[in-house]
Amino acid sequence: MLELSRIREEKDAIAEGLKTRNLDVKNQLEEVIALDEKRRDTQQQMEKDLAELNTLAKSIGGLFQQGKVEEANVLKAKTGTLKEQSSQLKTVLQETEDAINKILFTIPNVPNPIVPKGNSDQDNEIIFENGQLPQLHAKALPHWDLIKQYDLVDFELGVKITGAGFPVYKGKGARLQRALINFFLDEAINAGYEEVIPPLLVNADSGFGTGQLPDKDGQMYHDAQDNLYLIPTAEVPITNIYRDVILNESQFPIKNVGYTPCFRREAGSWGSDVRGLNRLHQFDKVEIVQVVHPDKSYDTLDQMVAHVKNLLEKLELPYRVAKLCGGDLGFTSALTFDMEVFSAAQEKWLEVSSISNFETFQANRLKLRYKSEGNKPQLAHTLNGSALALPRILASILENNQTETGINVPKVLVPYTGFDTI
RNA sequence: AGAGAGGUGGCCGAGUGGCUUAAGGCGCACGCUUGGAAAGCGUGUAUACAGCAAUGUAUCGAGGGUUCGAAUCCCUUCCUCUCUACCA
Repeated sequence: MLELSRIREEKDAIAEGLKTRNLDVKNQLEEVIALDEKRRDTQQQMEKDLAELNTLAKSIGGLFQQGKVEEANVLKAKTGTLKEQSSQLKTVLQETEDAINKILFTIPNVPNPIVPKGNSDQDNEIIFENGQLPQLHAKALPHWDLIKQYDLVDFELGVKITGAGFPVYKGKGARLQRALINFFLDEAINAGYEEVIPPLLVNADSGFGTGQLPDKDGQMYHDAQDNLYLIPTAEVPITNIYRDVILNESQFPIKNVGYTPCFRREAGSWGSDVRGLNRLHQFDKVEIVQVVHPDKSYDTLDQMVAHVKNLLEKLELPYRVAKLCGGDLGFTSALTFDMEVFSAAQEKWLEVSSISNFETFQANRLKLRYKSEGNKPQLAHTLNGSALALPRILASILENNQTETGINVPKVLVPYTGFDTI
């Protein structure tokens, strides 16, 4: 959520910036500013009444203690209208604040100036591409055939137990999956991230804090009985560790890594590109999260991109880095880099990581601030990225490393799997 | 899940309707003192919103209510602890 003070000060710049998302928010911003003026007027009037009431109450207290009941009753009579007036103003104030928030909830983050204009992922800017695309042998198969042939993942079994999109990993498939999780965690820990194992269900406050609510309500599994949401990403519980927190500047940078399963309803997004492991309702992901000083957040973003690049290099996967255009940028993000691996048999680039700087957009909702010597608390910057999402990595490893006799396990994973071929 | 006890500042802890502007202590910061330190003494020590400022308003888990006045009384709700039940 954008800060009200920022809207007051840089209305035109914000409106200009959001054009990159193909949005025209000029009218909404004007409305917010008008409502904000009303809010301040109302607050001033209300507080004047309350101050007067407080003074009267003290006088009445004093008079009662001196036994001057008559005089006290005279003052008492004066409180009635003030009370009524102030409570009416309180209602108006509340309604005005609600109206402001209702608009603010619909306005996404302002893109960084380097974000390209564009409508869809077609317009994302490829800023880096490594290595050669692998040449597969003539009988090479897509991963959904490979996992059947080698009995690595069973979708039908998942359908029986749960439903579509909930696969069962088996044997070497399960071990490769676990190897990847441990590899990713170890790499992050070596890079200075502290590991956390967060809850997989979160309350509505947490959903609001990171911005999944209210706009992505339908994308999360919801337990109505206890009003809890299954996490769509570890970003939600990990970032919410810092909700309502005032950090000391010396605590920066905060670096957390967590492995969790992720749950997504993916309502309305089922189509031809969702075969096999490409899109699931439940999948595993290792997530890195940082909370940093505002001056450092773009350096941090670069570091996080470098970290994920390094993972892909070590796994010997062909990949590229895309800078998301305004039309593809997530609601809460100011700048996002997507990492895509090439899945050779599908001949497709698959998104395996999305690394974003949210600047103060999440911190404002989270009330996540830091304090520096002699200054008032300021909003911190939050960032996160997948490092990495598992199923598509698995898919591309299987496809890219297949030979006519089997599938080679990337060298860095062998100590984790205990086998080098499938 | 049932019964009981609780939730007060960074922490501990007093406070059952009005000199509470939340006592007292600990911690922390600064100053005095000292050869240096400790002790001692003094001063300070939350957040948000409004205001140029002085200052005002709100916040004692959260939300309502009673009252001229609520940390204190009432209702709702969340959480913690103890015991019982259940359970990995």
